[in-house]
Amino acid sequence: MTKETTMSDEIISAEAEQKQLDDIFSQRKAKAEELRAAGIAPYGVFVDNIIPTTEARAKYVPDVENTELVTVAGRIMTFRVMGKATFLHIKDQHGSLQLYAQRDLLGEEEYRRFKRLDPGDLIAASGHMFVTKTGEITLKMHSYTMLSKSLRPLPEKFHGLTDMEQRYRQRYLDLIMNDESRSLFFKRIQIIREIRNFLESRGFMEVETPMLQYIPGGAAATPFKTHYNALDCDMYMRIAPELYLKRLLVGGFEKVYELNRNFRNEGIDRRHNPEFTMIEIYQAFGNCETMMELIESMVTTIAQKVFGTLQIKLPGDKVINLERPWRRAPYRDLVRERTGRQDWFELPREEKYKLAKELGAQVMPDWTDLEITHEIYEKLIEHTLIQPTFVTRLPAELVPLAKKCADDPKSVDVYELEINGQEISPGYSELNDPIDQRKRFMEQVTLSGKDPAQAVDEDFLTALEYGMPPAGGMGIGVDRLVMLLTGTESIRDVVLFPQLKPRQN
RNA sequence: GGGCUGGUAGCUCAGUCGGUAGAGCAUCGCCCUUUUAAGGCGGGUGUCCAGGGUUCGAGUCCCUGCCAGCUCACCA
Repeated sequence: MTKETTMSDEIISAEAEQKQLDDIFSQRKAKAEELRAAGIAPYGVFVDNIIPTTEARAKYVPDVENTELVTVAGRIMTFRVMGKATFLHIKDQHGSLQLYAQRDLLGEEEYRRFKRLDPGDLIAASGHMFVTKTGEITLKMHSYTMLSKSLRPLPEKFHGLTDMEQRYRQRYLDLIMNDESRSLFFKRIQIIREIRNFLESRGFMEVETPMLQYIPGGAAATPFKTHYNALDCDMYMRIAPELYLKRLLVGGFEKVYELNRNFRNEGIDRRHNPEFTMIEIYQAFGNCETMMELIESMVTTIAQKVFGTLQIKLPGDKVINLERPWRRAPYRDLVRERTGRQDWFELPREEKYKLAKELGAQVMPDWTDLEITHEIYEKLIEHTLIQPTFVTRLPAELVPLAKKCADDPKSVDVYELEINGQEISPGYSELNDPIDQRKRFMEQVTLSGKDPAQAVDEDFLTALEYGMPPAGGMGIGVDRLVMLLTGTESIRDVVLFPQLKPRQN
């Protein structure tokens, strides 16, 4: 408090005094000062031997007098003063527990102070366990310790916090008030842990590669641009780790993955957050087939360990069955099936255009064969692939960085894993021909009109020229995998702090 | 970027035909020693998202903007 008080301030404050006293924030600050005045620290006291509320509850032994001293700590969620006794619930990370305070146990002065606590305050309490008339296991308090005075009122106890914007902007409030939200994030954490456990058990090594890159490669997305002062040059947040992970394959690392953030300077919506968690996995001497086996095994293992089932219930009574083996369907077969024409790929462009329109695809007159076909795939087929499906053997033009199928140069040896009508993961037999790779980079440069020095990662090409082993590679959008496994409809609900526009005051 | 919906007390919400803003929870005072959305009595609480306009008068009607949610488009 460095602000000087002037005469006019005092006159104003005299008027504002009553209002100030009524203000919850001011009232609680005053309560914190009361505690200080009584020699009690309102913040930051260490308490030993705290156990989770769940363990405390388990300590209760029926039909005997429970004498063991138990200490718990948490945030006061409800507070019911009934004269000389008070019931309250506290919540910790593990759950909540009812506490019971009596004047006769705490002592008159201490109990009077206790009644001045508020919902939102953090306390530790020691006592023994008992069960109330209504059958709730409760801690009868012998003593308590103030841990943190809350100066702001919590959201309403019954309805909680429902305003989506506030839940995202003040996630801590969402986590305090909404158990479903909290357990969803615990699920996310478990899923990520099981991904790591699984890959560890398969002999993969987790690596970290640059997030700040001079040439943002490995995907065709708009990057975030930044500036490195020490070197006075522009840099970019990575859009993918792919090109660095492949350098590691050249370097002799055979099974590597990176599970971390990518940044893409694109729109925000229900499925997109500008920073998102991606896993990329590469296995030397593997191929697309290796990757299909890997992801199938990985996702089913995770589902089993985290959810204990392979049947995922989604909103709208949909059930995804993850039991193996998952369906494999060549792209061309799906198109032939949907169009009802075995000779679809032999038809002239005009015929395709006409048929596509009849089927309800919004195709443009100037589109190529490939564009028409792919529109049918994306708009008429993809969303129908509810159960896990590997779509294989895509047209080569669609996937420039994959190997061609040995038996068909028009197709590439890749999969796209579709679950619930959405692409969950692409996997490739990775291109390791440095001459071909250079050619494809140059084609991209021509298409985008960028400066080759800014768009072609020469160092990566140099690495390939030393020889990269043939490899299988795959990526998974981790946020979307979590959404799928938890039946969540918005990426913002599985990201702790989703990006929102800054509030302007 | 387009369309739709919303923004009122700390939170959840109501607000009629345009007449100067309400409830519950929270909070403050009093009562209450097994309550649990505790209960009873009493009190205080507002930048009605922002800025314009219409009007004697706007939370309400009109315009513009901001923020959010949904949706469409875009997006390797």
